[in-house]
Amino acid sequence: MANCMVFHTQIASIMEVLANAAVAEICKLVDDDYAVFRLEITQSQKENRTLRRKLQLLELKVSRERVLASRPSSVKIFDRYRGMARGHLTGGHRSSVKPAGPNTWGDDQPITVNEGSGTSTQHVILIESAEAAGPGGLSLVKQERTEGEDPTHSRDIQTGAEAGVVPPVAVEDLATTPQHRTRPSITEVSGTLSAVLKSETETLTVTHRLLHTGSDHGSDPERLLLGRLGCSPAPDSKYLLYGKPSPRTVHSHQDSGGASETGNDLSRCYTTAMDPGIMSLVLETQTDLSRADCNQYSSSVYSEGGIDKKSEVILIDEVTVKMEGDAPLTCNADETHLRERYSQSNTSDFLDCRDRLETNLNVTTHSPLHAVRDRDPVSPSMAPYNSLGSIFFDQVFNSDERARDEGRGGGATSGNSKEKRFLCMFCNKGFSCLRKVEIHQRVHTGENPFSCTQCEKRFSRQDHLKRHQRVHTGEKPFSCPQCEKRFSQAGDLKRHQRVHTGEKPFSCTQCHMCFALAGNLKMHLKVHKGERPFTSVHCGKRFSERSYLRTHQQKKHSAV
DNA sequence: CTGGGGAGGGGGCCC
DNA sequence: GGGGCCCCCTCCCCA
Repeated sequence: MANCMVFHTQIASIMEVLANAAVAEICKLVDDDYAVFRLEITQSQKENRTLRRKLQLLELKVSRERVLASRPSSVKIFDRYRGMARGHLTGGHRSSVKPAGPNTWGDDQPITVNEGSGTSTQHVILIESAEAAGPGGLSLVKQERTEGEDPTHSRDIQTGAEAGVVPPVAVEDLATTPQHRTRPSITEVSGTLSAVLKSETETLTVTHRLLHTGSDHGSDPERLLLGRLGCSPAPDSKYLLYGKPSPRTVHSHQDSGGASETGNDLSRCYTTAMDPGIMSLVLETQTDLSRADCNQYSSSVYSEGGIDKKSEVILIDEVTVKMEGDAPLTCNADETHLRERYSQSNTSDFLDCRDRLETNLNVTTHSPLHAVRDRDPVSPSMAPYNSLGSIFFDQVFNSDERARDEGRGGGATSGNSKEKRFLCMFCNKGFSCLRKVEIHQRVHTGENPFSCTQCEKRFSRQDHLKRHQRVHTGEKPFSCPQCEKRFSQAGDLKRHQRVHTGEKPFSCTQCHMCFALAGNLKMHLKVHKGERPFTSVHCGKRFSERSYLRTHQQKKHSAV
């Protein structure tokens, strides 16, 4: 009996152990399966999100293509340019616009809009050309805010978050979150037209197409003409405005779905800031718009606070940031690139540009720097881009530039007969006519349509080519009456004649030495400054000029 | 270092 | 509107 009891106890123990083992195993299996299951669920959710996102994008693309097909001369919008300096704007308003060009999107350059005191209005427009961006390369971002609005609501126009796509196109205080940017983002600029285009106290300007670019390469006939709705273009304007000249105001919407929910999705514009390698997504959807309306609304909207100003026409094809109020700009973004690009001869120009942007208040500012960034400064292949230069009409002149021009005796700004109403969108410089702006903008675009048949050198201007060809022909039409020396350029002769006159207009402020040539004074100043950037690799001796170093090295060589 | 020339970029003006 | 020219400026190079 006792044995029986012991036996039963042992059996019970064994059973218990076995049961525990079985439970543990079952639990383990369940846990494993649960983990796997949970992983699968997570992956499925991710896939669902991805697919949903793709579906949305495809829908948008289809809609956009439908619109494009319905308007033969569709507005090509560019958002290739970022705003100046990533929001290095001071004063009441700060704005910077990120370029969304196919190759110009940086991974850390979002559309950013900043408004310091938030006094009145702010508009950020990104426009991208389908031609430049390729198929699907349309985008438009318009942001506008009126006083008192909550930036987090009125200005957050991104829909990417909802779609699980990306962080928002930055609308932020750059002073506090200067680096908050990047990530691909989809920004819906407008929901329905009715919702988007509301009448307000502000006027707005809508991009319109420029009919002709005049570029030699002619690869980009699309230009956008921004005209402020509600105001007719200047009577002598050479540009025609499409669309209805009715005052409107474009509002950005936070929820992209709102438009479709209303069933009145007349205009949906998306733009994306893409990480490198991510498929460009720049979608613009516009349906049920007449052609005029397409031109009107698909274009970016440019608004400004005053209705009663003159020169209501603004012509852009890139990005326009209209600054109102005191908003000095600093185009520090990609400054390095520009310096590199213009290091040969345009550095001063770049600096001028920068100065202008920094000091030019109450003037339409543009953001071309980024567009320049990714282009080859010398490659002729940049032609497709070249003609994208844009011209801004405005009555606002840059005071610095004007002073400079007046100092040079330039008459373009003197008097009222030749107002510089055509502003270069790259540097804001004003010109009296369109042609001059087009030529000038080659400075920024690098377009060199005139090539020498003998040496393949290229020039931005025909007269420069002609002048250059004297190198090959040996023509020196300018002869010195004193010494019969001949020169190919009149300026060279004039400069040479100082040899005879003894004129030395360039004097050193530190030692009162005088020089006939500015370059000589410049070199001389290095002596005072002790600048010796050129170092001999052989002996470590330093020189202020490269030529000195070269001479030194040649002497070393010959000595050896 | 200095003097000077070659060549190019850019703006303005005239025709 | 385009061509051409003048002018200024700058960089580079060489003697």
